[in-house]
Amino acid sequence: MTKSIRIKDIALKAQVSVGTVDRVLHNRGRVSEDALKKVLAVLEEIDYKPNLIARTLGSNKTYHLALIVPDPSQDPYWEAPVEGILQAEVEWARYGFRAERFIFNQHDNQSFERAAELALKSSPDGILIAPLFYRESLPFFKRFEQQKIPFALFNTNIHEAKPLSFIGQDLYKSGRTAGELMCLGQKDSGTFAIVHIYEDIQNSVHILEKEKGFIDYLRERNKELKTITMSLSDPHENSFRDQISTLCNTPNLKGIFVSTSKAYTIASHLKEINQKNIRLIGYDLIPENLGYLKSGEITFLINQNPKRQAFLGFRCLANHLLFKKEVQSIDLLPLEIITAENLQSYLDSEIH
Amino acid sequence: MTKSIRIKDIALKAQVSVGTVDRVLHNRGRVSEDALKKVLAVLEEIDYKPNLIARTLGSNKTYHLALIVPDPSQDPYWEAPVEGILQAEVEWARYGFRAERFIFNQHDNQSFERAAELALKSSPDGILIAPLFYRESLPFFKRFEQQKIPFALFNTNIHEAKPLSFIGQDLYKSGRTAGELMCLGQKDSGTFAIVHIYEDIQNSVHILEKEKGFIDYLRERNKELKTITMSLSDPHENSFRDQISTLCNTPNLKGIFVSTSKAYTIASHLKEINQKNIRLIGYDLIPENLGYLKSGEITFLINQNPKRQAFLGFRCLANHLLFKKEVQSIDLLPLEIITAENLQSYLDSEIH
DNA sequence: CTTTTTTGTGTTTGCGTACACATTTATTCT
DNA sequence: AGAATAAATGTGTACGCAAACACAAAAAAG
Repeated sequence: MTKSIRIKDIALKAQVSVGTVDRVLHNRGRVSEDALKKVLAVLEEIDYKPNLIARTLGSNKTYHLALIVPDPSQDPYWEAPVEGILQAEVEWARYGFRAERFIFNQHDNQSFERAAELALKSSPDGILIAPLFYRESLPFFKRFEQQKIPFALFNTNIHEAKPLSFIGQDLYKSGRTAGELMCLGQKDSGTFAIVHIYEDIQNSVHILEKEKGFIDYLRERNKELKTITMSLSDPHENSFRDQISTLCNTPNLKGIFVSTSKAYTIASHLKEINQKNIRLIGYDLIPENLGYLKSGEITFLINQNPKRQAFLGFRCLANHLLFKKEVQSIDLLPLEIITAENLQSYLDSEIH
Repeated sequence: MTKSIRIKDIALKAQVSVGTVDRVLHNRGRVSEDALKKVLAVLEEIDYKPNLIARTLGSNKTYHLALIVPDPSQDPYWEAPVEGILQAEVEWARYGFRAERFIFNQHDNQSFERAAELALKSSPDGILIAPLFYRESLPFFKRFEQQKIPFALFNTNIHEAKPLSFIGQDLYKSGRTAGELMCLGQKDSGTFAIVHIYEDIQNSVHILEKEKGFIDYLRERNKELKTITMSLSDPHENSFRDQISTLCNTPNLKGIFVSTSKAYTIASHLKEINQKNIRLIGYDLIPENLGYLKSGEITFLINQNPKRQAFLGFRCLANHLLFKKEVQSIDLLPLEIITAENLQSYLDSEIH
């Protein structure tokens, strides 16, 4: 076996000390032009790969990451990212990583700002954020950049931000996939509904992307389309139920697409009226949805895998900080199709 | 942060040298009864947790893994595991891991034995194996155990083997999922075919599990079922085509399930006769299948993710050897449903 | 009573990082 | 010129563990 090249070897070859080589490698300055040239020349000709074990041992540093996410107790969807972070923490604890969570109310942009402010104040080495509020997050990205804190986005992409990485899904394609699943085996032309269950206007861009994909696919197949908007935050529960009732009585209605994790609100009504011929497609493996998937009211769920998103976000930051590894700037996760039969295999399988 | 206890601290407390503590910790002997007592007393009272980073640094070892897989040039399915291993090798090279591949002919059990023999002869630190041949692999598992070489299985599980871990899928559930996808939107009762494209009898256990799941699901739905067996290795191409022709002319045939990666052989015929109303479900994202998935002859592919299987197998062995980490003895990957629309998202996404 | 073998023990080396500290140059001011 | 200051480098060490090595002392053999 060929012995790997050590800093010592480089120092010997360049006729400088290991300290100087170290300073060159990390751009710490305090190196004369002459020495710099010599070291760079040696680095050019040999392929130096630092011993990462020794590196982490030597640096003996603890890295502190900040996680900015919505409150899981308000929306179960956000439990998963926190789980993902916990799992990542276990894995990275040996390298001195720990994460602090900054929770915000997903319906309150000021709460978001407070959380981000606190996160910044903790002066973390890296930030993982779900930037649900477009307008409010932009100034923070600038401040992250100014303070040279690397940050990664997940769940929601914001193109103006220049993050280390975005981890999420291609929403347009996700909508197309939903369209495909909706059309499958639907021989006669029928009507398909898109249900908007708004909880917040801010989410609209996010949601419209999915719907565009869905609509495009159905148009290509010449299907009839109907859209309906509902407000879950509306306190008049009765009006909500009435709207669903009206929707379900639409003549020749073949399917309903819910582009959020709220499919269970429709499913519960379908179960009540024992309507099995309307295909319902929604998002995310939240507990509320799972029962209806198993019993058949929901036919497909598309899994956005928020647990993995957060896990990979953590990993991306850790790789960047610890190994100075180049990370891909955009990481689109697969569009996972979940049915009653393959659900368990997804619930059982760990993040690896 | 509380400082963790080092070997040095133990040595100081027991009034011996670090070398002695090390010998006690590793039962290397050469320690006087007196010194042993003192060290054990200290170890009793404190909770010593070795620093894993420093451990791997100190041991300064190179690990050699052996990969025993079928020849990818014979069956494209086996290209993926090799890719997975290559990717894992890159990631683990920094910890001194390297892998050697031992290729065997998947239709020749003697070739398998030769490969396994060679792998053993290389005296690896760990073995990752796809044990396609049940009978022939059992004695090797015993020998692995005797020589105390940890080994992991992937793709095919053999319950009698006591491996470090098995990485694969639940085949029965995979069959059920195929059944579910087959029935979806098929209103009127029809006939469904299972096509056996045998290449080898040995695979039958593997394949029968899937088919059992498929049949069970269809029985629950009261569907008609028809089975047909074909031999691809049969040189009489005409007879093969004739059989498919006969199959496709079955009255009221609604779907075909191919429980191997050979769905493309059926798809090509469906394309020829321009038959779009038979739903074809197969396995694996091999290049031969992808074209037909995109153009619609194949409706669903279930991805066994062999690349990830091998990747995780490598990772499992490495974690075990390097970090002495407890690994789960069985790791069932999710049953991934692939369609024309979500295919690209799977092809694009890396193993993480 | 000497020589060889066994056994116990301490020391060193392997790694990269990040300091404190020492030493050498180069530049500026008096 | 000579001293004072600054910048550039070099030296040394701690971090943490394992394993090889050196060397003593004790036990066994001759």
